[in-house]
Amino acid sequence: MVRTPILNIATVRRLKAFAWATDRQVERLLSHMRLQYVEKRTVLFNEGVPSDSLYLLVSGVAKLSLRSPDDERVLVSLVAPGELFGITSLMPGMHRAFRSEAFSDCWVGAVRPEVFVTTLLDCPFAEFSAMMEGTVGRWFALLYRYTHFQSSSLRQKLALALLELAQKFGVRDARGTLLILKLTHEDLADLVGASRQKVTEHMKELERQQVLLRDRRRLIVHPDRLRETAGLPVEGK
Amino acid sequence: MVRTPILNIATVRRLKAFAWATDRQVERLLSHMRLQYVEKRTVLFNEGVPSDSLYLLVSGVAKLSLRSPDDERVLVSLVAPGELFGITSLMPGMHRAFRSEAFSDCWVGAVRPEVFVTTLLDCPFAEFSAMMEGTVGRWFALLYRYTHFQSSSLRQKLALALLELAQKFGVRDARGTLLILKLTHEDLADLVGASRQKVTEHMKELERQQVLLRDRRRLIVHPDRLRETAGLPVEGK
DNA sequence: GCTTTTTTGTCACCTGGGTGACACATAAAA
DNA sequence: TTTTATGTGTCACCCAGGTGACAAAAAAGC
Repeated sequence: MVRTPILNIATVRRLKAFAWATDRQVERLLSHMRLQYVEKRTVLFNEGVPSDSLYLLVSGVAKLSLRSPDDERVLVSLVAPGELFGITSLMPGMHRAFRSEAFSDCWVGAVRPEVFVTTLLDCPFAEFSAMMEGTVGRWFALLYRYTHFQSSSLRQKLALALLELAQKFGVRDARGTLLILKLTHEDLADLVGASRQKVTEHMKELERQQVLLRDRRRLIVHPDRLRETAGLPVEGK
Repeated sequence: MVRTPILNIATVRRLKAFAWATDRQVERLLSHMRLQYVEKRTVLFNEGVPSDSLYLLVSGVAKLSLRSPDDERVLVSLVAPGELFGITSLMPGMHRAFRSEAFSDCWVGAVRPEVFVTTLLDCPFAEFSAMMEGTVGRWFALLYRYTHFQSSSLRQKLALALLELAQKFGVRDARGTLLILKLTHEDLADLVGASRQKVTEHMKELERQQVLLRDRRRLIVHPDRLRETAGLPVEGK
């Protein structure tokens, strides 16, 4: 039979994630935490669903993964006891980027992110969360791209990189999204970790397929078609 | 001649990173911001140096990169005007993970992270920063691993992944660092995005080279040798 | 113990993408 | 305009790592 673990203040304060908090804060946090037992292989949340809880792994090992274009699982990370996960919940309106499931039988504590922030930091959640978005949001976008690189072909990596550039440097244009940047194939090669020559070949091919076109040394891309060649879901979530 | 850009409250508030802040906050922040002109190709900071400023890219394009094991530059990301970068400064005692240099001529504003946080969030920097470490610190570690994957061989990727596991799940042991996890070669393969067979081959080779050893189905690794095979600096930064 | 299932080890073979080389096009400098 | 430098397009060739297949070894069930 499985014994409910004792989650007392002293135990929690021993975790590095909470070492700096006061007893009162930890106590308050614990009183708002729903503890649950999760059996090996059980999915805690799936990528794409709204992100409204923050989790603390109490015991066991959890696993974060994502589905690649060709439907394979990429193991992104293993979560150790004492770690917080499901962190997208700290940014406004985010959806889960990864699936989380129990790698072994686990005890997991869940809190609402608002409670977490206001308890430990006493500042309004909305502001904290906007701040997170403005600062570490970039890291998150990068992590997204890099984790998806893992299982992608060069063509797909290029599409992913161009999508990111379109978001940052794109302006709408009659023919698509114009990148206000002069990029050489070598720059792109460095960005996706490939050779200049192969990038040239694939860019040529992408032009042929009307995924993008070039006006002198400026790129005009078609985001929907890029998402398609990157192997991402094209419309609605 | 280069004209100093006007950085007034209205302009700044139009940036998504500050849309939620009040006029007074933005005003106060601007009064603490050192504006500087950075010529194309100039390095703003290098990886490894202490991280004590937060930057706002006012105009131009900046670039984040890292040096791979075989001394090549990996372009991690391009920074667009309006974005904050140098975000490691928000976590306690961190060093720069990437080099930042001007991709084109830029105007850059620099603030001390303490000022940034206390101005916009009025909560003590130490607490905010500890909180960041406990939450998004994981993202950062992942980003670190994945960006380094880019230019690595399978053997190096394995070493990087095992290092991360050793940090999370390792306990000291007479023979090295014991991983308290039962991992199959398939798990490792998923983690580094490789085939099971090749992982078996490389693991065998790593055992032969005394980088790790196996006690039944538990791994005992030697972190220093792992760092070495991963192509990371081994001792003292 | 014995049986079944899961991992590990090792092949032989194939392929995506790296490498070097060189002609052509475009842009910058003079 | 001419010169010089910097990008682009396209080869032919090579290699790290993917794939399938199968036997041996460990674990897990019974």
